Amino acid sequence: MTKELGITVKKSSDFSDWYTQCVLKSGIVDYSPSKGFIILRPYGYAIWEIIKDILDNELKNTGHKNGFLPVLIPESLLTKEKDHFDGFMPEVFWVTRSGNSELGEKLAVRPTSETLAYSLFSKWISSYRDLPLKLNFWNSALRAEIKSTKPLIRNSEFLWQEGHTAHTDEIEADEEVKLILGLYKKLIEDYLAIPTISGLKSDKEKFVGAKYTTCLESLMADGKVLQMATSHHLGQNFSKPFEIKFLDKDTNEHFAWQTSWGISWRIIGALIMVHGDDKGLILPPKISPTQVIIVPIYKDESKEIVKQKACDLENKLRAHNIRAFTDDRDEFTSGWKFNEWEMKGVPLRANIGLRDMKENQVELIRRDTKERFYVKEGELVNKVLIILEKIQSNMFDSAKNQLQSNTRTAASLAELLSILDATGGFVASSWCGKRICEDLVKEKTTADIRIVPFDAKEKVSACIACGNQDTIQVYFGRAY
RNA sequence: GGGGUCGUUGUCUAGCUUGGUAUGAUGCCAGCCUUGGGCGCUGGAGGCCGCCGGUUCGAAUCCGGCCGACCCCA
Repeated sequence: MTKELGITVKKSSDFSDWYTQCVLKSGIVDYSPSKGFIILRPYGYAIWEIIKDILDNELKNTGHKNGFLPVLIPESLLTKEKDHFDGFMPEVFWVTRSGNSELGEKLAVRPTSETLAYSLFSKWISSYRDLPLKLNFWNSALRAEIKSTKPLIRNSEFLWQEGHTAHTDEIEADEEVKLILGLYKKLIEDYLAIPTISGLKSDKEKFVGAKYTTCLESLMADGKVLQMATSHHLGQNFSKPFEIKFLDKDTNEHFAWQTSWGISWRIIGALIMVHGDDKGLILPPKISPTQVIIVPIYKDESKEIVKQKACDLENKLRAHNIRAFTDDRDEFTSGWKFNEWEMKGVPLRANIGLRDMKENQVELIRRDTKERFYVKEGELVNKVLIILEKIQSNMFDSAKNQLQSNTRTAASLAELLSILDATGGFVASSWCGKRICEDLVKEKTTADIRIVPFDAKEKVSACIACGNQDTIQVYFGRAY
């Protein structure tokens, strides 16, 4: 009955359709009239705001300041760093007219703001006293996706933050890159409950224009891997063309050392893909807009008294900073509400009816394990706090198990291919460091080097492509 | 980059082959009934049939282009 309201396919049998139904039916996103663009609806935006607040605090606590940059970048600026421009060129949107008149210079809709930000950095920085300069921008970026779009994962416009810093020396920039990656890891693991692998991108996969790129990679439930966050060391690659120079204590002029880093709303997509089940989303308590949904169950004659009790419970929970809400809508039955809140992924539900009130108790139902139990009203707050903690750690643990049991090792191309075809996931292998070998693997298996883990072992075995013995350990995977 | 499927009311859908004023469900509104797993009954409102053009006396239906969504292969 009215099945279309809920998720109609199983996560395990039709992952792609399952994901689309989840994001649409839970009220996170909707499609927009133009191809590749999506709308973030209030429920999705609420999740984004929570993520944003957490990270924003961390960034401010580590000395970063927020600003805002325009969305249009003159062509002459965007083309100033050649590798950077060549890398982004195919997906840049251009503004060429205003009204009926042609613009004198084409304007790019920002695919990322390095060039614009750094043209300003050169104005703002003149002395070592101006450094480090650590800025962050909460905005959106546009990169044309013509084929195969996926809500939140691959779209022509996405919400993100981009950080840009300038430092006096290379080592300080190294530390900044590392600091930021650590903040991202904390956000994703401790709050989103998604385990990550941290490491470096290969030269082929690194940010265009960067000296090196560090990243976090995670495993989705269908065996594909997803890049969650990146933090780049830009060296002096941008400071030279943009002339970001400062006078140091030694009275000599030096080019600044720079970093840039970002995390986008795709992590909300990851959240759904990693944790959801056949009924819909499961949100970790720390980022769920609603942590406890209270459903009063009543008949006409008990309506007032039960609703009042539900309201009391809500206030008690809220007094302890628990995001609790009462669903007291008369137009839906309690059963209907159970299904809806489960689809939306609220981690804990509290049922309260006359039956419970007589026993002075509340029924609690965990979204992650489906367990139900009764708690005495006086213990409600404490129990809820404990259970929310348990849900948070249980979700991380089961995702971690998933990651570990889907991380395998391959010694040959044939083995790599058969693992990828059978199960997907991360496949550890040895690589000699040459681009042709990386390309060969891609050609034969469609997998890339997702990450060179920080704890990579050296010379594990022969290069999977050429057989050379001088190798490092890398993780291959098929990516979104 | 190559190939394919699809678009009908808020949502899901029948009708299309063989052209003649669009079917059902759900949701919505009103009233009754109650709510512990997507309650039930009665009545009502709701349609640029994705958009533009062509063929025709007449197009949701046939033809072309475009827009959008999805899937498969490199």
